[in-house]
Amino acid sequence: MFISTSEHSVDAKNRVSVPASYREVLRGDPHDAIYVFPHFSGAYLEGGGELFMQQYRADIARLGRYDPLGQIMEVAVLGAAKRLDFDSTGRITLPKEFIEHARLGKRAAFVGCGSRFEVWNVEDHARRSSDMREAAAQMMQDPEQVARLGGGQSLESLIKSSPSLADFLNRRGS
Amino acid sequence: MFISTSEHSVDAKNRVSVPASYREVLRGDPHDAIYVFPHFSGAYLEGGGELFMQQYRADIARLGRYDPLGQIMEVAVLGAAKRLDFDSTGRITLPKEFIEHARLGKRAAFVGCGSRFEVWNVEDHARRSSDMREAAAQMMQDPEQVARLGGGQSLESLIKSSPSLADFLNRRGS
DNA sequence: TCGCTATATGGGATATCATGGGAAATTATG
DNA sequence: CATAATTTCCCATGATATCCCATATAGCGA
Repeated sequence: MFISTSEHSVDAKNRVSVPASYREVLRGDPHDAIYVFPHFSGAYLEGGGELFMQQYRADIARLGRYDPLGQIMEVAVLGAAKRLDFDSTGRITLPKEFIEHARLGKRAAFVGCGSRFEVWNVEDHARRSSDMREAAAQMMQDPEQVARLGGGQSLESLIKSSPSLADFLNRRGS
Repeated sequence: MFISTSEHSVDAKNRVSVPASYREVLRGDPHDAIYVFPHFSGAYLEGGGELFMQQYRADIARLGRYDPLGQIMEVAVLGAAKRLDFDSTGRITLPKEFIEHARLGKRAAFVGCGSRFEVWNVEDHARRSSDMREAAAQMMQDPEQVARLGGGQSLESLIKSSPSLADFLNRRGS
């Protein structure tokens, strides 16, 4: 699971270190790489490992070749995504288009979102982060939203429906 | 289950011992670590083990990728959380941002909250603790609140509805 | 009362991570 | 095919985090 936020330098060669904790999540993937694409709904990049990309591929494939939504997502996600290989010290090189899309400067913020992560311009992220944290505190005042969130019951429902999942989560920690 | 409160030193390297009774709860987790994040609604840290974090992940994942509440919680919880590994004597190292957020000084208070725990500046905690005890006494005067609490019936309902889940929670001590 | 064991805490040595720069290999271009 | 541009690989370095050992303290049992 990708968690935590950290800032990293983008050097003159457009290289940036991927947080070591993210690389640990990716151990076992067939390629020593991440998949990244400029997100269609904002000035940031979305990325993840093999599983992340396969989830998109499967969602799109399930729609079928002639589904308009599928065609849109093919272009917006699969067409926009690149596999970025790690160098020996755990860095990737960001394509110029990605840097421009996310308005990245000398530093970039990696934000863990569970099954995937986002890459932001640090100022944009700081702004968004404080907005989101304030919104989260607000949400906790609203019983309807609290109920929607589930209060930790979601996992228990999963375990109830599939007891073996509990062992899996325990072992994998992912 | 995380219970009881104890104070521990934060040393020059920002290390702090996690109460032994908490570590015992975490035995069996895939990593010898806790997950902690600066809470969005106050100057304290919230933490727990693998199950604690998976509950957040599952709650957020259930809302789906495009739910605004889910996005808020991704940033406020998953993006803010870090896995803090124990050293051989059961200490963790607190990141500087965490110390600043919770205004921790030379000592920190660990407060058990069942499935999770909180870390507080000792003065803030003392104040809050007496407020909460007073509030609890008040609540018991209100029949509506007393009814909501359930009077100990909740566990019996849980066991009746799903013996295997009850067994899982029992083994995990959470 | 005297150790024994758990736990808690401090400090120095070591390993890992992030990052910069140069050399070699690859690709694009005329 | 030759040259320039770019990318990939490799090594160096400083900062930080991790490991390991030493000591202190408290509870427990003989």
